[in-house]
Amino acid sequence: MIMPRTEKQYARIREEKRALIKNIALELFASEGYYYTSISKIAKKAAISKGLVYNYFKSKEDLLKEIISNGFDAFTVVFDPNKDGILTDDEFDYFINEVFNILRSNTKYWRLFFGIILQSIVYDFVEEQLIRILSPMSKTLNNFMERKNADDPATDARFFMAVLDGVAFHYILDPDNFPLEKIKNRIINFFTRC
Amino acid sequence: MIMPRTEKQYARIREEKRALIKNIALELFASEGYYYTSISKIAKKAAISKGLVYNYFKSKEDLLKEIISNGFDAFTVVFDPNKDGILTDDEFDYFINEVFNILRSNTKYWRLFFGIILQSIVYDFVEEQLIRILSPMSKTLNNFMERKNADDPATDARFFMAVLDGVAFHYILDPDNFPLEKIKNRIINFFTRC
Amino acid sequence: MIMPRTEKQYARIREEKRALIKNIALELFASEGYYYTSISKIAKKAAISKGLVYNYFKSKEDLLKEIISNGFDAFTVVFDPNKDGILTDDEFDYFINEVFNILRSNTKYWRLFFGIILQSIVYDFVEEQLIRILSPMSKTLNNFMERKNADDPATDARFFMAVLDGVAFHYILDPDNFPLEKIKNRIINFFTRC
Amino acid sequence: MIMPRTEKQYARIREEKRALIKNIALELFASEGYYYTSISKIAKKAAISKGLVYNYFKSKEDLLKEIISNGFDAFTVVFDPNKDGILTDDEFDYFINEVFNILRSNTKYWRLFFGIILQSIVYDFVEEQLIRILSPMSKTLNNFMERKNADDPATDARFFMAVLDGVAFHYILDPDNFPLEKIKNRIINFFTRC
DNA sequence: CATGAATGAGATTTCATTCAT
DNA sequence: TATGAATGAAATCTCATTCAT
Repeated sequence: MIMPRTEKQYARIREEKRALIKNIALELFASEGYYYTSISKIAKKAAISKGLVYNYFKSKEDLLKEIISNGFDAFTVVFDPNKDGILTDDEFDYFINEVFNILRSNTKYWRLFFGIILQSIVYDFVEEQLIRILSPMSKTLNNFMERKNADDPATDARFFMAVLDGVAFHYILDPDNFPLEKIKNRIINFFTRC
Repeated sequence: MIMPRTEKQYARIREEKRALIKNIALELFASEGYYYTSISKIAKKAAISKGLVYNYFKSKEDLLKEIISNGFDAFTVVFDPNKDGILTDDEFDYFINEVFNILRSNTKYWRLFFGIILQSIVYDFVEEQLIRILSPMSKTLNNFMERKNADDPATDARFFMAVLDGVAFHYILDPDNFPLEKIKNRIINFFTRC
Repeated sequence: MIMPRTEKQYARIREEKRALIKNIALELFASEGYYYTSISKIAKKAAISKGLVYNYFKSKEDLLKEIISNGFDAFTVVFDPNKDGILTDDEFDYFINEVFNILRSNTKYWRLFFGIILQSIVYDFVEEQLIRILSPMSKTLNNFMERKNADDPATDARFFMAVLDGVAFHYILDPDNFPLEKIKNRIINFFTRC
Repeated sequence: MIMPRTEKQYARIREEKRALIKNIALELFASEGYYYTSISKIAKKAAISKGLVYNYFKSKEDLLKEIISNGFDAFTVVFDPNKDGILTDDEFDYFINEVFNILRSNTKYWRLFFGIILQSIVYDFVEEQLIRILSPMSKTLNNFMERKNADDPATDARFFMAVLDGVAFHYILDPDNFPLEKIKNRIINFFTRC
């Protein structure tokens, strides 16, 4: 008895191929740089034809966009995980720890990621992503600082984000020597004291 | 009988043209990205021929390297200005203030500078520069933290650099809204307390 | 549903295009010189795009190398055809006759071939080929001369090769007036006389 | 008392500069190839400016032509030195010896020389030179063979030239291993025996 | 859905030659 | 006569993308 599953199966195959291409592209973009990674190289490593890549992604830039978008998402899931807009001390700790776990998991990728979002050539697209991510994050952080009775919660929130980025930046540039644990503690102490 | 230009005249022409090319290249590298800025584009904007660029710089990469190297130098000048390896509290204040003065003086430039050094293909070269600049800076900062009786001066020094970069980064991305003065105070208080 | 070409079809296309490009390149290299023949010119004459040439040959130099290598091969086929390392008198005669048959069959080609291999920049590569071709040939010729009881077989072998090349060279430069048969006889008499 | 020699002195200086440039160009053309030797490189090695080269030679090609023309002359001086149209046995010996002395004196140059004259792009120019050199040489050689009571002097003359070129060719391709003396003897024996 | 030959636009780079000084 | 900055044309090569099959 043959079940009419072909439709669904095709869809699954499609999704798997897309994921395959994205993973390989990510790896190559990260290790060799976006510009120096040709579609040819991606196709060869994925053991498919060049043409097929275009069957799944409109263009090379399109492929990049999807990868970056996925990258941003990695952070949203670990910030205020229950999405109630309120950051507990535990959630604050969890977020900081997870941020660095994420960075550690693929340093090269995040280095690329940071580099790309600063190139204003892709800025129009990146800007949407930044606003999408940062504006709720900012609101929640303000609220967190208020609850800490900070004199100037808005400045503290802003300062926190800057510190986090700076530390993240230094960490991905030199992951082996960076005293990550000690610095994580300093951040947590500084921003959650009283 | 018409005499050729003197050596001095030639030297001046060379220096001026080099500067012109570097300035325009920086602007374009920063706004459009290194790879997407062609030598053609640089030449056109500088109103010279493509070929002339190669009279002054061995290659496109060479041009980039010199630009980056110059950028790094700007900071060394204001750090421990008497170069005695000892950072007084005043010098520490001065450094922090000057860093942001430098950044404010040409926000666009520094946005581009950061963007460029993050493009990973450049990384090998950037690493050399980082070591060149950061290792004496780091030593002096360690010494500064020790004199502050810090529990863990090395970590504090590192943390300081990360914080400074993060704040600088956020500042140049949004100089108009960033509460710079307040945050400068937070940094100074945090690292010079006791 | 349209199927992609089979592997065999692709292989045939590749082989035909490669041959086309090689033939046209040879003609141009020979008549205008290697350096003065641009890939553009080759592509135009072959009625294909510049880019396609690079689909088939890694570089201009690569194209040249393959052409030269093929030329050398033509001679190995007729030398000691059974490849037993022993040259009988008949095989010796056969070789000399075939060399000139090959040359006569496409005088223009061989004139060009000689022209190319003498261009000095090509020399390093030609040297490899010469060693590849000449060293077994030389061994077999030495052996041949020894069996002729020559006083100095190595020198005779070398002399023979030089004479053959000189005659071949003069022949292809002026095939219509060159007294080929008479000179072939002189060579055979000189080198196979007891 | 100042003598009015300036005119003549200038002429001498001019001639010396021309010779300097030609010698350096020859050296570079021979060692690096005509195409890969830039006017810049020649000027630098001659310690003069690029512009000055054009003061002495109309173009790079012009410089080459003069060098090549000088090359042809090298052979005419050693062939039938008294220019009486009659080649004695001693003159025949002398010619063969001198040819190889000349070749040995600058192997690279002669390799270049052979390579260049075979490129049809310079052929028009070279052809004149060849006719100028070869046609009296050929006549004199025929006469020489006749006096040797050769059965077919014309063929012998032609064969001789071919052999000489073949040996010269092999010699310049591998000057270090080529058994030149032995082969010179073989040529002399073969062509001057009774 | 899959292939890879083919295109074409553009990138970097080199260099003979000119020209103001 | 002498300089070297400047030009401009052309060369090699790369690659995202298309398309016939």
